[in-house]
Amino acid sequence: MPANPRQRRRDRHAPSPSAPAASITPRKLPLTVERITDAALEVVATQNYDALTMRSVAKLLDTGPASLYAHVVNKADLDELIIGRLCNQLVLPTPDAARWREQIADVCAQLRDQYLAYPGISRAAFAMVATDLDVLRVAEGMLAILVTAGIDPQTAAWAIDALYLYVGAYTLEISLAARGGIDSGGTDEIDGSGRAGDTGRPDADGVVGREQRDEVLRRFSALPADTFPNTRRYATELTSGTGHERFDFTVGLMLATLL
Amino acid sequence: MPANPRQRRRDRHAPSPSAPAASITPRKLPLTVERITDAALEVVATQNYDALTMRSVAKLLDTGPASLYAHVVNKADLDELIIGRLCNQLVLPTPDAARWREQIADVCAQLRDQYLAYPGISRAAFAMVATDLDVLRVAEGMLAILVTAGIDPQTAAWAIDALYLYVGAYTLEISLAARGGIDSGGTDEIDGSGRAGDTGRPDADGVVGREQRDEVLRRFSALPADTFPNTRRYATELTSGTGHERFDFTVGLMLATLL
DNA sequence: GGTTATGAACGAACAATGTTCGTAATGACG
DNA sequence: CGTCATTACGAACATTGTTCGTTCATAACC
Repeated sequence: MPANPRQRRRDRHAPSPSAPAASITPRKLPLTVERITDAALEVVATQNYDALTMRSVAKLLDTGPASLYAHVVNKADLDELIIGRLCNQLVLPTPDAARWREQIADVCAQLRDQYLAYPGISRAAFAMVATDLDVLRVAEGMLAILVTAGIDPQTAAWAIDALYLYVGAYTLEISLAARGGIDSGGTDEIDGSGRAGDTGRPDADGVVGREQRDEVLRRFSALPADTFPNTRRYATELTSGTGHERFDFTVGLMLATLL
Repeated sequence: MPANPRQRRRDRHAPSPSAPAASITPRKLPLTVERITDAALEVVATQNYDALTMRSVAKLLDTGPASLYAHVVNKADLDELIIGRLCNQLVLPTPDAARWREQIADVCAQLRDQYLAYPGISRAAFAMVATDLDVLRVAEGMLAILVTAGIDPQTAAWAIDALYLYVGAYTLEISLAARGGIDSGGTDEIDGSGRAGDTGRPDADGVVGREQRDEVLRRFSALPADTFPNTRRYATELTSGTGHERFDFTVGLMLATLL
């Protein structure tokens, strides 16, 4: 009996001291927060974050949008729930002062892969306050790794913030580039969407489609040489970064001088 | 006569070689892309990005939303226009190999301040592809600074990407924290929005309201000590970072090992 | 100068979104 | 068995982006 949804949301940010465990589970298939969260994640996973509407999750649960509001405060609350679920699945290593770099990098990579598995979901991560318990749990884990490594707490706190922001921004950019893509230049409206198998989402490595990269590279090379000399010359470098090289580079950059 | 809006948008990403200068200016006050962009920026500046709707800018121009579509492809196009205008106002220094760090940091700070002057506008920056000419211009400027400093082009390209992403994420977080804020805990719905002068936007230094920081700090200190030991202990460090200390820290982190 | 054609302005409307309201069903409890 | 609180749900409302058809002004042309 989830009581008031608002109360439930508050508890997710600052737990109420008296939290009795869930009682017996009912027999049928009643609407519950877990089922709603699962359905929402399924919508995002099979389509993308833009397709996550109250109606889409309601339809997946064979009901109407109004039924959700008995368990969920609003759409923002649903966003928090799915982000919390995502963060909850991250495995946090027990701090090892000797391997703190790879431990932090690993947590970041986990978060990145979770975000990429649900295209565009980082938008929800940006929109929510950082006091959700599940999000705080991973921050706690990273903080533990850094402070046991002997890093100044202030530095550690700011570094965690920076890393968290970067992971969100990186995955968001990849998801957006994978979907919308380029303006399909050339003549108007001739959208010869021929190639099958191009699902419009990043593959496992977060690589944006090869043809998209080539398209950007072509545009860079076509820029006027007087105002964009470096962009022209280093178009290859600017458009490179397949796989997660760019990601690893930046995380390494941030961890390089932390000690 | 702006021809086709779609053509105009394409030109902003890859200029058409034949671009005749604007002819005589009409006498009255015809709707034009500049006026629409100005109105859009005014809406965002006086309210926030959420208030930027086709109808709001149309109302500011004393017309209806349909009239805008003769000059603007769609809302995404309008987003591109305002981001382009913002980037266009940045002043790019002539590269000085001896002062490359402060030059890069300065450009980032300029971008940050522009974003913060228009709360939430970084959402639009994230949603657009990075081939807009005005955006490319600042990337070109930063690339020039880094390569003249003798930094490997590949490293420079990735660093610029990381910096750009971080600035957007940082400003977006600040704008969101300044607006929505916390769930106004305690009892339901008693929103005693008493304090006047709290406009709900970050002040000049991007400081999120002091009472908000205290609120977060209070929550951190109230966390269970067994599962959140570090968050509790270092709550002060986690919530610190007034002004732009956090921002300067992260940018410095990224620039530290670039050479 | 009169006619015509081209593009902009605009009102109305449509589809989709988040959300709320009133009501019916459903199950717990005395 | 009756009462009542909670959940489920259909219908509706307000707000978004966007399009359609029409009107209108201005420029081009003979």
